[in-house]
Amino acid sequence: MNVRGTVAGDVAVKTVTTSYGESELAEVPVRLERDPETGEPIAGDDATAPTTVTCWGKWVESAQLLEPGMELSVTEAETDEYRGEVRYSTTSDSYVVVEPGFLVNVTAIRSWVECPRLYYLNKLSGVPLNYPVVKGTLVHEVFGDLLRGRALEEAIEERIDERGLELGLLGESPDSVAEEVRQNAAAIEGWLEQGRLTDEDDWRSEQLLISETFGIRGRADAIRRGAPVELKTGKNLRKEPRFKDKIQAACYALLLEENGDPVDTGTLLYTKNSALDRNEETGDLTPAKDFSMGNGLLKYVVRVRNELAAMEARGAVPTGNEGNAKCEYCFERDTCMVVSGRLDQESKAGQIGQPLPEEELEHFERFYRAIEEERAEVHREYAKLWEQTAEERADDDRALIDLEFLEKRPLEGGRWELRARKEGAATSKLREGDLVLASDGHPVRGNSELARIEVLDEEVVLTADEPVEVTRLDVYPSELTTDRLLVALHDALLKGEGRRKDVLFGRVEPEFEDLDETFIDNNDAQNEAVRMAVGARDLALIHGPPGTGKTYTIARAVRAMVERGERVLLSAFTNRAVDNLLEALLEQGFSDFVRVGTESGVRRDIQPYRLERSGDPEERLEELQDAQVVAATTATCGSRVMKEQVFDVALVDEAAQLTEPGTYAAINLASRFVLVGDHQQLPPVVRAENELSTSLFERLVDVHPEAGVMLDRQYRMNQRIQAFASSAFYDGELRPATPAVASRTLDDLEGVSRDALPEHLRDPVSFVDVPGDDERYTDTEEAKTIAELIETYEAAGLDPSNVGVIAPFRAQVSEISRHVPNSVAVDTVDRFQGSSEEVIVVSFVASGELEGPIFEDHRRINVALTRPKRALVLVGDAAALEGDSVYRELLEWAQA
DNA sequence: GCTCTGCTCAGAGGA
Repeated sequence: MNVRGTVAGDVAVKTVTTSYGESELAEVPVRLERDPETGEPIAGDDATAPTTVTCWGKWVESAQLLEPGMELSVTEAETDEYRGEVRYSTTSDSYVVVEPGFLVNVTAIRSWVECPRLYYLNKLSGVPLNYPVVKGTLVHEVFGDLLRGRALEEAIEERIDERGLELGLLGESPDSVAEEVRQNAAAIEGWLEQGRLTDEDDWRSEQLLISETFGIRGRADAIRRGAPVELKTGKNLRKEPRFKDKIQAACYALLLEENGDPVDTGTLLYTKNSALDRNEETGDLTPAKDFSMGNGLLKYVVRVRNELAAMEARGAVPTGNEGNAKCEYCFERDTCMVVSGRLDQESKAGQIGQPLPEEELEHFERFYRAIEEERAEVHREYAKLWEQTAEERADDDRALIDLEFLEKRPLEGGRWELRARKEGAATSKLREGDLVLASDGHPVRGNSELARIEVLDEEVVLTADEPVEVTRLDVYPSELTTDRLLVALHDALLKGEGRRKDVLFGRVEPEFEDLDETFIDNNDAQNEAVRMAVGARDLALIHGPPGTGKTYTIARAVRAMVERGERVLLSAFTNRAVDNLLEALLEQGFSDFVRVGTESGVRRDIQPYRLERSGDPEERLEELQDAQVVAATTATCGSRVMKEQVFDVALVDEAAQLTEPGTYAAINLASRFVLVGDHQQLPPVVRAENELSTSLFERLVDVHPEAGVMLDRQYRMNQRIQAFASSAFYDGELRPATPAVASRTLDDLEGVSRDALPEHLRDPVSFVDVPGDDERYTDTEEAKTIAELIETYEAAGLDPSNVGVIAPFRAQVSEISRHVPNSVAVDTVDRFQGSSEEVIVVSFVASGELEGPIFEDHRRINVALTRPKRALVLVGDAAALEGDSVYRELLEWAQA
């Protein structure tokens, strides 16, 4: 039976004498969530009384890592009664897992075994672009292709082509790379031939494995007869596989064992060994080293994993003394010493250099913790894969379930196309281009593959390395962005240049070059913004409230910078914002830019400017290197390719939506930077509530108000509409740019007559009182009223495509969508940010007592209220809204 | 307790 619970007190370690001799044991007080025998939740007094779990033998090591509050799981436990009390203890088949909900990567365990500090350094500073790594990746890809039955030369050619950009940056030619890959592949092929003779088909490549029992996840290179095969392109001239390689294979064995039969062997394939390791007697090529995996090794792996998980749970930093690696042999020794020195950390290798100033150290630690909290949230997403039922996942929009599997079709190159049919109404967070877990029923327990969504319609089309009869798709939680945030933070504070940091921490005032030039004629604030952006030696902050032409202003600034011969990085958090900037540049007749990003992320009209990753290395390199303007999301700025690029200036739009480390990812690449945003609109999207919720933009506006300028004239809203937002959010400083803007009404639109509208809708701002229904996240009455409103507007001559409807909840969005014509854009506030419509209808979904904020915080209301140009209609239950002071003011304004 | 976008994924190797 499996025992699982929360550690409720201190662990006691004892030595006892048993019939087998002296033994160590650890007694752990554990508060169980469920009865281990029945699986029923424990209720009442029993829930608070801790049970003792005894860990015998080597598991004492893992038990000693535990602290109150940590999670513990023991498999194959047995019950024993001790002085009338029911207790549990480990058996010879047990595994003890510390913090099982924390899914540790196989490669993390591998580097932890080598040296715990190496694990930490990898996490902090990432792995830069280098040739051995790219070559290793290529050989692995070709290996996978061979297993999937592809011809060698074809595989080599295509895989190298795919990495054109990276190879270009590394200055490698396709021919020489192909030759090296070919040499490695020869070893693989030779070995495969032997394997095929005895065992034709029992192979599979690249499987993503997740273990809910052991809290481990990873991707195995290949599986042969149920056992892991791990490919290594590095050198190993010794007879035995390297220890860390064995550990890696053993991790996959554990993962495979969870859903299948016990695994007792592993194979390591050292492809560089072929020529060197020829067996003199038989003449065989022997790149493969098989080794047996006993229980002891597998348990060791879990103990190592426990060390890592416990260290992360405590928020501690490894010193390197935990292991027994020799620093003299370590590749990362210098990095290790520098990081230790800069962060004033204890480390086995020692320290070099001066520590960061106290305030920077403190800043680093706070953000490090915040990012790790964010990572923990990603891990929680993983746990939901098995903790929630399929139905709960679907209700949470995290899965599409009950798909009807249609077909699997082999594609050229050994990959597969999978098709399934979904019910039309089913919704989820999944979008085309996303990576998902495609399974035949359960993403962890069933047959499951990492797949990409090619088409998401009534019929779903996926591509994957291996076929699976897909009936369910789950969101795949990725740590990629968290990883990149950490590296960006590290780069900003540890590698950051002195003056940059002085400015960031408010120790030095930003400087500006005095420019006389007029860039924009009839808008002083915009002109000043461009002047500051162009003349900034350190930074400039442009505050752009709704409709004030910030995109236009940025585009103008970019052109001015380009004229001065500067190389410019354009960035923003979302793909949409990046493409909007480029659109503005195109409108101003400038098209000499390159867009870096994924095919599914970049908007159709910007695709011609998108940098292909594949192709001739020199050509790809030139395209990127020669581009004076490069545009990418901040996440992409943290990619290996972008990190090789250097810019004079980074311009970041929608900066108020970015976390501080997220902003660093972009500005780390440039010597000066301009942030553009509005901290009165949406804040960063983060899972955990912590420092990440405040943007660098907002912080710097406070620290350096003199480096900022606010665009104060808006080109969007009728005066009546903007009045509330201006006074509530912009100190009354937001004004219509022209009298024409101030007085714009629906009458200006062709064929529309306000006189045809009922009295109460003729004003640019109106309120429609709907006593709502009592549903929490939907309101059918409001939805019906909104549908009627749209008909009324239509009758007055307005095309429904000029109406946008904003609702606070997704449930209400779909409710309203069912009632109104397709041409009406219905969405949440978040998705409306950055766009506008002639008429905006806001659905409040409030009735009875207001329970908590509807549009979460004031910034969401601001966004909702500032989308319309000519008319704003608020729809809600007046009696309910009046219960909240902000909404009461809003009603007074709307009904004035 | 709601709102939400990123990203090839994870792993690739250097003596």
